[in-house]
Amino acid sequence: MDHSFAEADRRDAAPDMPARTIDRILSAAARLFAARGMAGVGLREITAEAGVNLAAVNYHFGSKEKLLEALFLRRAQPITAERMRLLALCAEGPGRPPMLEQLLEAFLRPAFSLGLEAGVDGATFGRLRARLAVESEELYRRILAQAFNPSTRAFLEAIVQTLPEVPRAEVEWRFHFMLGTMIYTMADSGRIQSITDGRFGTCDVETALAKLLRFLGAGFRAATPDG
Amino acid sequence: MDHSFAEADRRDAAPDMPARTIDRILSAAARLFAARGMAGVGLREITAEAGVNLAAVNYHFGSKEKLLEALFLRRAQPITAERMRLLALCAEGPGRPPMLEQLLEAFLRPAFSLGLEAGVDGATFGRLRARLAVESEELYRRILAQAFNPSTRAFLEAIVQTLPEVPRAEVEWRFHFMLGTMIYTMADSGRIQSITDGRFGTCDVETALAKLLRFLGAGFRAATPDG
DNA sequence: GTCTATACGATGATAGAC
DNA sequence: GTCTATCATCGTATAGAC
Repeated sequence: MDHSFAEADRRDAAPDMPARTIDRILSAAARLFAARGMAGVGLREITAEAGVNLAAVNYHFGSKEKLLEALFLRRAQPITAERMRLLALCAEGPGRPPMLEQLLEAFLRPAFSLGLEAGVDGATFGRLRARLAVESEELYRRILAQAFNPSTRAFLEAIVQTLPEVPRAEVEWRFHFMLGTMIYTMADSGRIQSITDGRFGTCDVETALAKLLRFLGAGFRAATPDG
Repeated sequence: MDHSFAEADRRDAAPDMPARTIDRILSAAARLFAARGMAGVGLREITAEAGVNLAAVNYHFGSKEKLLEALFLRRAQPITAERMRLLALCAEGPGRPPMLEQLLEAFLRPAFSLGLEAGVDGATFGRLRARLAVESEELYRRILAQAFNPSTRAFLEAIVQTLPEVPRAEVEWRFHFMLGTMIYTMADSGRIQSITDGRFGTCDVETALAKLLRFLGAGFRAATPDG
């Protein structure tokens, strides 16, 4: 039930072919899950693509859902680490963007740059995350919270402090709205192409980030009726 | 393949027990899908709850996914109809909110009031919609586009016209962001409770709408660098 | 400890009798 | 239209080989 993945990061000399069974499963699963969804791909296809036996998944991870959880935690960790690193670099100063925009960028950029464009199995991590975010099952929400809540709370506190004129409850709502725009944009649901007749995609991280920062900055600073 | 549901709205005298097989399936499926997700409920459970034969679903709808599509279109239509009705009522005038806020409310309110709080099977329509929105499979995106694009485009055009100082491309991005906040908030993913230690839920439609309007209004009006 | 082969119950889908 | 019977496939579990 409680397998240890502590040594799973060790790789062999061959760079293009992970030697360990666990890594090959994770890699194949990440590619297939993100491409066709959790329900759209079977365990047999994953193990075939990974070149391992069918039973290996349940042996190493316990279940298909546990495989998803391991996969998610593995990719979420670099995002939260980079977020905290960038958060520590935020500071007021002449010639720097306003503090709020620094915080928003520090929060958003790792999710986009590490979630959307890194390698073959990172290209669709955003979609996987989005799918988890709107899932009603308790398990998925637990995975998300466990992976992201610590860094998320740190940013919420920082934003509350930079917006003293906005009540804390209001900031929390707006933070929630920000998560929606972030996740929906990362999922790149194709709606924006559909609405704009294909003129836009969200593949360009820098463009999406710039648009997001302008939109969210204004939203967070919006005046409140009771001061 | 192309079954007609034109007469499906006709009900018999008994108000608490839909007579037609199709209606009974739709009603049972809506309740179960929304409660436990598309993957979490089987065809046998749906047909048992509806009191019909297992094969009836595939006979009347073609597949489990087609059943989902029919269910979704049936609930989406009142939303788009109400949106268009409210859109026609929007007008500049003394004592009225700014045009942008009128448009946003006309777009958002039907999705929340008809999607979140109507009856037993409407309570979780938002979650079902959110799940469709972030799905990568072409089928689901087709369902969503088909259900909502016409009214969505009408609102996009209206918003573009009320914001002459914002480039059209920027408005399209911001409209996309709005869809993200709306869908994420409707899905009520539990993240806001998780972040704020349970102080908030999104069950109160009027509160959520008020917060959304303030946030989105400011976001849409945000200044752009090139005028 | 890892890995393999194989079997089990349940699922969505389908064919054909009524 | 509605039924029963049946199918391939799914996730999972386990016995046993290295």
